[in-house]
Amino acid sequence: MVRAIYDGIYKDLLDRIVDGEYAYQSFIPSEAVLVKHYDCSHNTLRRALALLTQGGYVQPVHGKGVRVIYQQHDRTPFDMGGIETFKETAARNDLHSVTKVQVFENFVADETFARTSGFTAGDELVHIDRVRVLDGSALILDRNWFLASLVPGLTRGIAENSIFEYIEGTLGMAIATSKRTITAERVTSVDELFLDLDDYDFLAVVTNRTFNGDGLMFEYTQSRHRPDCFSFSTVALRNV
Amino acid sequence: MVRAIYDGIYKDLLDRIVDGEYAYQSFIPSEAVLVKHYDCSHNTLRRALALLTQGGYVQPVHGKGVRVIYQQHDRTPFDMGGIETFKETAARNDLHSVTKVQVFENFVADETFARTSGFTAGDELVHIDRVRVLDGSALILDRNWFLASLVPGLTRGIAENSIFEYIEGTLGMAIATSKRTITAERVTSVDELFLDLDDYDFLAVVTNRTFNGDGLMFEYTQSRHRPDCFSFSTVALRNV
DNA sequence: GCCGATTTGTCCGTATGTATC
DNA sequence: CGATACATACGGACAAATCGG
Repeated sequence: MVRAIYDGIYKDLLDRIVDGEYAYQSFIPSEAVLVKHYDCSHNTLRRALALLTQGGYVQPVHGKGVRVIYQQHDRTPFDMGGIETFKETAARNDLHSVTKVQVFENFVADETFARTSGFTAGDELVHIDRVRVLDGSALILDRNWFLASLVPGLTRGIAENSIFEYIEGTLGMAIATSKRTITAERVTSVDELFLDLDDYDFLAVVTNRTFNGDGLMFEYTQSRHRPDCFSFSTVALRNV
Repeated sequence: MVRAIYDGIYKDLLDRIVDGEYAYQSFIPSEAVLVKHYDCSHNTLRRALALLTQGGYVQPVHGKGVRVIYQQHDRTPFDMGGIETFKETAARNDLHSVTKVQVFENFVADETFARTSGFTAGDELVHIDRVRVLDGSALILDRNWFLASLVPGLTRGIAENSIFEYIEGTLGMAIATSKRTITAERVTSVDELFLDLDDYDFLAVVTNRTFNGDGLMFEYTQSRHRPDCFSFSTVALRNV
């Protein structure tokens, strides 16, 4: 993938912040200096800064400079903030992961399911229930419904590996926007059947509607997590 | 507050989307048309579109157009996504709200608290525990720690009303960035003491570090919610 | 398969406004 | 008041993806 200039500058500045070269509460060099350093235009640099701001790494202060607000402390181990595959999360935490496919079936959306999922009644879907086992414990139950027409050729074998790798890699479909809702819910009989709950009688639930690069919703997911292995991080900005 | 041009265009387009004038899955008019309509520059319009994209309202498709991906269905009642005060949330849901201040005391951060909160050991803080009562039920326990030097003149009376109105209105301090982590936790003895838990033995917890317009962290908060009155919505974009 | 029209994506240079010091 | 630094806006240019003829 070809990188845009602003993206390269963003990544370079981000590295310097995470590495501590630009320390927490300090100001990064001014726009004028950075424009000269990266030999780019004012607007391009500002675009890189906008990405840092949106990610909660810096806070521009009018008339003063751009202050670093990233703390080392921000790197939580089980972060679920961005769009990341289960395999990526497991790898980042150095965990041995296994995926067990428990349900793999065709499904047609009825009125009720359409209302909760955002699909249209009559849509032909593929329903997959998978259990994520980390270091021997069944911690996460992922319940996916994919729009069959947009994810053709799905098999149990792919589901055991990584569906998102298949979608992005093999199918070449871009994953663009993901709308998420987090709730806390009591365990159901399905949860009890599939997960190692220990003493927990409740779960953290991430409900997810994902759109591809064409703006078509191709996935509805419920990801049900044992609370001790769950945290979800995000950044909110006032006035956007 | 003076509105920027891109902000006005953003709000106008947003209204049309939410009102259904631009329907789900349809394409909004092209950039060229909108530039003519709003009589603004290419870049200014693109900035408005960027806001809509970040909010999960539209999905630009290269070479085709900008597709609406907002569904009426997206407006969840108890949404905690943006930066919104408790009073605003209550008003939006037409609920009668009362705030009870249970703890109001000075507090100096020690090493342990500094590590979890992001403050510095030795910082002088004001610690406030408040219970949020909605339509007669104590549903939320807010545990705030404010940096005393940045929030002077705080009183119990202000805490019973709205601290954020005091901060933004009276003190004139801008609230800019809020870093949040959501978890699900078992209830503690403090929760049992203050909240109407019904049968619930767990809570949805939002941990919050808030920075002002100068990039200084002035608040650390734990907001503990009864699960039946909690949902947190957010939008994630691939590649940002 | 190619070409041209349309549409979004990226980048540049410049000008002006506004907050801070 | 002037210098510095961020914020907004404009106009132009070219690249890249899509679609229809």
